[in-house]
Amino acid sequence: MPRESVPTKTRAPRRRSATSAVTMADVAAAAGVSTQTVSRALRDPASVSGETLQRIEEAVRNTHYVQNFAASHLASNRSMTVAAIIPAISTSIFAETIQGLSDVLLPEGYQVFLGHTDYVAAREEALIRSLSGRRPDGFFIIGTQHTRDATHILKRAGVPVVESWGLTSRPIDLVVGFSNHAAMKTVVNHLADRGYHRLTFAGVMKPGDDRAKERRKGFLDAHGERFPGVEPQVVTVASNSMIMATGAELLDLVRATYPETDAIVFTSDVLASGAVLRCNDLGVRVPADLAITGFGNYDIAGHLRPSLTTVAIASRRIGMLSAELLLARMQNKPVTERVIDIGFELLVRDSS
Amino acid sequence: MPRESVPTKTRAPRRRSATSAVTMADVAAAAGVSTQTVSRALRDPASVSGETLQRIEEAVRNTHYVQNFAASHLASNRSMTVAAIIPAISTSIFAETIQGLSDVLLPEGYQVFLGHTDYVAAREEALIRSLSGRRPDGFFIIGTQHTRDATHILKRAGVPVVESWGLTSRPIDLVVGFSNHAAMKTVVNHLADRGYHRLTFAGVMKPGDDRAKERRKGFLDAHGERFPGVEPQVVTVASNSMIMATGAELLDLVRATYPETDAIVFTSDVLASGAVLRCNDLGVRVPADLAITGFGNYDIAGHLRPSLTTVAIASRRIGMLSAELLLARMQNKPVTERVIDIGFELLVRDSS
DNA sequence: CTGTTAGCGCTTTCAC
DNA sequence: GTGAAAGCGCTAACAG
Repeated sequence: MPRESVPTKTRAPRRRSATSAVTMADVAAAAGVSTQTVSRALRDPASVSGETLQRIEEAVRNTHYVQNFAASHLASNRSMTVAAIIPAISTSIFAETIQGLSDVLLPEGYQVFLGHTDYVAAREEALIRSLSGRRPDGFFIIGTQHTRDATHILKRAGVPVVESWGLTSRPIDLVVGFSNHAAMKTVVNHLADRGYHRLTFAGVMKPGDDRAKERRKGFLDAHGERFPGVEPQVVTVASNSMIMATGAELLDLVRATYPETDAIVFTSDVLASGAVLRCNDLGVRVPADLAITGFGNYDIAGHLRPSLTTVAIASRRIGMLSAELLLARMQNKPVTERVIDIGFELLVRDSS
Repeated sequence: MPRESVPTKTRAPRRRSATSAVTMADVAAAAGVSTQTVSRALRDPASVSGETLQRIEEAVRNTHYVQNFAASHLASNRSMTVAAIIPAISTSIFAETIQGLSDVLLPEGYQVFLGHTDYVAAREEALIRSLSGRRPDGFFIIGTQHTRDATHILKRAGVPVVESWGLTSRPIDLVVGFSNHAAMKTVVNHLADRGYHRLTFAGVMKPGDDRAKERRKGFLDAHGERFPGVEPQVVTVASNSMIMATGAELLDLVRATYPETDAIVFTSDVLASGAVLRCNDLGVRVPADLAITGFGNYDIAGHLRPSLTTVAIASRRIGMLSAELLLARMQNKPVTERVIDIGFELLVRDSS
């Protein structure tokens, strides 16, 4: 038959192994309108007549339609996502920041990609690289120091970027943070004012933890100012976890290395709390024999006995402010302040 | 001119306000191959000849190409994402679970969408609904109780779903958890064995916190068994935060309401720690005057004095195991156990 | 091992 | 207020 001679090119249109899911076309068919109208009804209900809207809403319900954001993203070039990159999720003070960020972004329809770097710069770069592929509409990062490539990727992404939890002279875009350096100087000055004069800095120093480095530098600088000529004492460990047991270990280490120490400046309340509790066990009187300070004003700080002198950081607020900055940018609203210094507060309690 | 009479249909092909970003076609052109080959080189380098691969890699570098996952997702029907839904991010024990989940998923190329519900069922449903639009390849959820609609959406999504932190007789798909009910019974039995006989259950009970409810039920059931005829004592608050101050408040409340109490069973170590520290302030001897137990084995539990009797939960392991189950499913590997009971461990310490 | 073609599901553009 | 057509950037399907 002549039909047989039809060129092989004319074959049945391919069907991809589709989701078998309901698409906007199904809704459109059910409502008796075009997909375009469905799209409009979903994004801006007011742009569609009341009756049409109702039919569409009913069709959505009946078909159990769930919009496919990947297609939406591809067509509109807006992903409605924000990528958040933090050193560790289980560090509760960072978790608070993410909660703040999420609290502001979710109601606005933005979803959050979360990744953690374990304080490893190369992992941060890898994460930024792969998250870039998601084409987020904004980036939120804890930290202000990144590899060259990571910085380039962020700049090339063409979307707002918030760096946080620190300050930097060369921001990529936006910054919400405070000076870790100044915070530590404030601690040292407080201790010096109280008459302590053999200070030891103690903490966990991961290679990629720029905040810890800034704090150490703040300690050293303030120490040089207040105790000129006195060799500053620093005791750090690199591989230990941020847990109370590490604080207890560091206490022992400090007492063994620098027995003349009369005040220990810890980089975190977690460590300081572990140290205070160990002092209680050992019969070391805090602050009479030894003053102890922390950082972060964790929940425990005020409840410990003696209560812990520390530096309060508005960690949740960092997340919320960052989200607001990102939102403003993503919605093309004016952003006046590109760098927000949220500051810190020294809380003098009984441990010093 | 005749040209003017060309039908208006013949107009220049539309260009959309494209990303102005580098696409795979640019890389293909630079490498002198088709986009298909670039795609293959990216997803399975071994499927491309060595020389071609090198040229492509160079082209990627030169062009600063970043793959667009939204397009990839749309074309391949795989998003390479997992949606994680938790009650609160800043609850450190849940953060550990997410860290475990993320630790396993990120190296496999999956990215994590994180959302939190604040223990509100309606918010969970809304979150599940909107995250469904992202077409994640899997869902991870803390909790086993959801609204009808939420359950339907999850079932219709056609991807693996892990419910966690509890056990349920009607799982949606996969479960990684433990019996909160049994854990609490174990605590009560321990206290009863030690001779305590006026037990009070104390905690924060958010309406949407099914784990807390299960724990209360476990307390009541065990109490009924061990102290038949004795009215069980329960003191809860609904709107307070999970912070130590709430534990201190609850201690005061229990002592005012049920002064005869000789043991308090808290739903969380955070509360129990706040209570222990307040007891120390008040001169209430723990456990001589009053036994106190917690839940979760937070870092502080072993460092408190007296150290805290509690129930240890392998929270990070919940995340890791869940991720492994999801991965197996997403990669079409066999999954033998659909329900994993990771159990719990009663840690008897000095507070009881 | 590599290329061609069609299509994923949506939104933009343009027309009415 | 609504619709038709085209295209977002990629990969599955097929052919060679």
